[in-house]
Amino acid sequence: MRWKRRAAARPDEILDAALDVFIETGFDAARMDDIAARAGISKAGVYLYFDSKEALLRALISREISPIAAQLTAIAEAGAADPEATLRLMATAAIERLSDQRFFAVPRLIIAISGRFPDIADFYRTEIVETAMAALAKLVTAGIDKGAFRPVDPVLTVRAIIGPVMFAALWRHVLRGDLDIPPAKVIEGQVDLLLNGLKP
Amino acid sequence: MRWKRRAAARPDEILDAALDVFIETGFDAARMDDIAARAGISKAGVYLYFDSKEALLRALISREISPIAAQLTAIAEAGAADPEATLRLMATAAIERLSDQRFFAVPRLIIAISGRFPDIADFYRTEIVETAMAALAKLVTAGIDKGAFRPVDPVLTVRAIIGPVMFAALWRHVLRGDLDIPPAKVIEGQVDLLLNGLKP
Amino acid sequence: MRWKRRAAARPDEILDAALDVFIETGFDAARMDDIAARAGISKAGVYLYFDSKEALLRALISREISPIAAQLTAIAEAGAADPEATLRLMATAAIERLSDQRFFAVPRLIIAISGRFPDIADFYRTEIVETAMAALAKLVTAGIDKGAFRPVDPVLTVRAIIGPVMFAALWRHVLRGDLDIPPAKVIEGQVDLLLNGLKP
Amino acid sequence: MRWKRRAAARPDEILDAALDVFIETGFDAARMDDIAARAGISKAGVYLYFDSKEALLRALISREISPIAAQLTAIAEAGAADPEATLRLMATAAIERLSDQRFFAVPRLIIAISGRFPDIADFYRTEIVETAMAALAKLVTAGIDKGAFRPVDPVLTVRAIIGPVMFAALWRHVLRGDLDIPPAKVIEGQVDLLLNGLKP
DNA sequence: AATGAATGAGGCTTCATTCAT
DNA sequence: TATGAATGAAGCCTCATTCAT
Repeated sequence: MRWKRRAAARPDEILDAALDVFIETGFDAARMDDIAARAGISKAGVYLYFDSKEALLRALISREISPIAAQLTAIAEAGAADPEATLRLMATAAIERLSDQRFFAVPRLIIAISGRFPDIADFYRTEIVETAMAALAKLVTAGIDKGAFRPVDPVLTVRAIIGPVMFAALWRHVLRGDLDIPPAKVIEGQVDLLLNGLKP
Repeated sequence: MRWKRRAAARPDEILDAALDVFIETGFDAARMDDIAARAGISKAGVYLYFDSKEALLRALISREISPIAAQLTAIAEAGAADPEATLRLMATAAIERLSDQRFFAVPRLIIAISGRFPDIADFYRTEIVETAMAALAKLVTAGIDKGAFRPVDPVLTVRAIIGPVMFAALWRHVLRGDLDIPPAKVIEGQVDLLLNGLKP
Repeated sequence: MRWKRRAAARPDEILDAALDVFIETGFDAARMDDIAARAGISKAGVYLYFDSKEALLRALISREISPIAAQLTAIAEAGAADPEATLRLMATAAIERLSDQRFFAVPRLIIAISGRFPDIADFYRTEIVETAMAALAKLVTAGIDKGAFRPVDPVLTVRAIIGPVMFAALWRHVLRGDLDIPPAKVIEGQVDLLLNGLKP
Repeated sequence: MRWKRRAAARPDEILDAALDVFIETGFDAARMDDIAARAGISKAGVYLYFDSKEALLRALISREISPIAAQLTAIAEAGAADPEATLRLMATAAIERLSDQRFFAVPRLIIAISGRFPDIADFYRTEIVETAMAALAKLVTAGIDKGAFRPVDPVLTVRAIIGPVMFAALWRHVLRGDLDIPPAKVIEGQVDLLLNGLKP
């Protein structure tokens, strides 16, 4: 019966392996051979669980994405009472998470393949990005209503939050820039700017 | 002797073609056949000017990059007298430019292939990103010295500027999001937030 | 103990399934998966009864063939007294039978694979075709002896009988030709021609 | 310039090779490797001229077929004056031709693959078989009109002619039967039976 | 007897690159 | 300079067959 359990775990093991290989080489240059080897099974074995390399990509993105949207909305709603603190909390969480290569892999894949698989990009936008943005926008609106924030445009404000977070991840994982600034300091500085602005 | 002129223009025509094809399919999925066809020459013809597909990629990135760094530094220096106006000007220019797919192609390529060609990513970071950031940081520092800005961390401030600009490009070209917000308004809102912050 | 009986029937069920699949796709393109599925068992189950796909082919041909030779000889011998009627009877039976796709499948398989399995072709020729031809030839000879037929070459006469029968099957199953001529009429016309010839 | 001529001949060389390999192994078991090797080029070279193995099959059948239909009709029309002699002539030609394995290959391929490529079978029926049958039927009708033949059913008569010819080819190439009867005698006997019938 | 899981071997097809002209 | 022709080296995927339970 041991293999029963193994078999049940296989798809996830394969997706883990695929994630690793995709991170290293990107989708196109990834070889099914390597994914199989990394998963510890034969190449044909992969096809027992996934129809094609593209199917693997789609399944992977789905899996990585699915828990996120709900979490984001939950946090945003839970924190409506104290928008400022919640904003700081979410930015912290996002930067921490995205500093993990495996977490940043999906957005990066999306960027790389959106030209050829526009529907995947659409899926990601709908399921994750728009959800996240809506949650944040609600938070900003709550802050405005409470008088904690100026009456700014919530959508643009959300971009002002997400943008630097995204940049931090790109800087680290894509541009391999020095990491001399500790994350905590990055967040502190970024939030301070967001709240107080540049002007004296 | 018209062909002389044509011949001299060939490398650029080829790079133009390569850029188009890379935009559509990404580097790995791009076929030399397609690039040659788009350039209006034979596939073998491409190899008269470029040694390999990778060489094409490197040459393309070099070409697209070369004028930018100088421009950025020049603008930043020229505008040191009025940091706020210059910041607004640069953000406007960046968003406008990046709304052109052909301009955004290079950063996008970098993101996609940095895993396999780390030296290209390093090159891009050194030549463009760090240069741009340095120019902007100088501007911020000038503003602080002048008393126009609070004594913030210049590096983080630069990230707060670049991040939203980058996000705008990703949103448009990768995520194919709606473009209901006109660029001018995006810039205005973003700069306002940056200068005045969220707080009332 | 119903399963005991089922188990005993398994090989036949598998061969039935194989026959169906071979009819649809031919031997080479047939997949063991499909055969197993059609037989209602697992793929591995097929291998409990047959060593290989080729073994399946051989067993199938054997099974389909075995009763035929004896029948043919029996009919031919029983009808020696009235050669003309017996000829008509046999032609009728042959055309009827071959109008069933499952019956024609074996000759068709033989045609398709004789190049790669010459021994199967030889087996089929020896066991079926030559037997049938011998039986028919005997009938013709009997007719000649009786004065019912002209002193023709029996072997060629047999070909003149089998040929059109074979063609009728090819026309229907391979060429998918219109079936506007009812079988009875085909037989009647064919036998009339055979007996009376073209000349007035 | 030598290669110019070579290149022009390539498709035909490849089709020749494919015909050989198809004869030996059938369509499914044929390997593109073998076809390429037989044609004296690389496997990739085959794909310069044909899109796929299936395309090769279709092109081959087209090529082999195209001259035949016209020839048949021409002969039939030219011989309308003397139907009996023309019938004998055509039977002779057909049996001779089909005794060549390369000529019989196409009908044999059709038989083997008609299940999976019904449109090819339809094409063959329309272009070749129905054309041939129409030509022969016209001849028979002419004979009847002239009083040379009895008023038989022309279509069935055509089957009585084609059937034995087909059988002769099957006997030789598929069943690998002895060839003790010389073709000339086969034809003579077959035609005699057709004209004069079995009855005394 | 029966099967879900696994795989080795191999086939088709693609494509960056080279060569002969 | 320019290219049509050609190919070696892969990569994806399939499938007959075996194994562990």
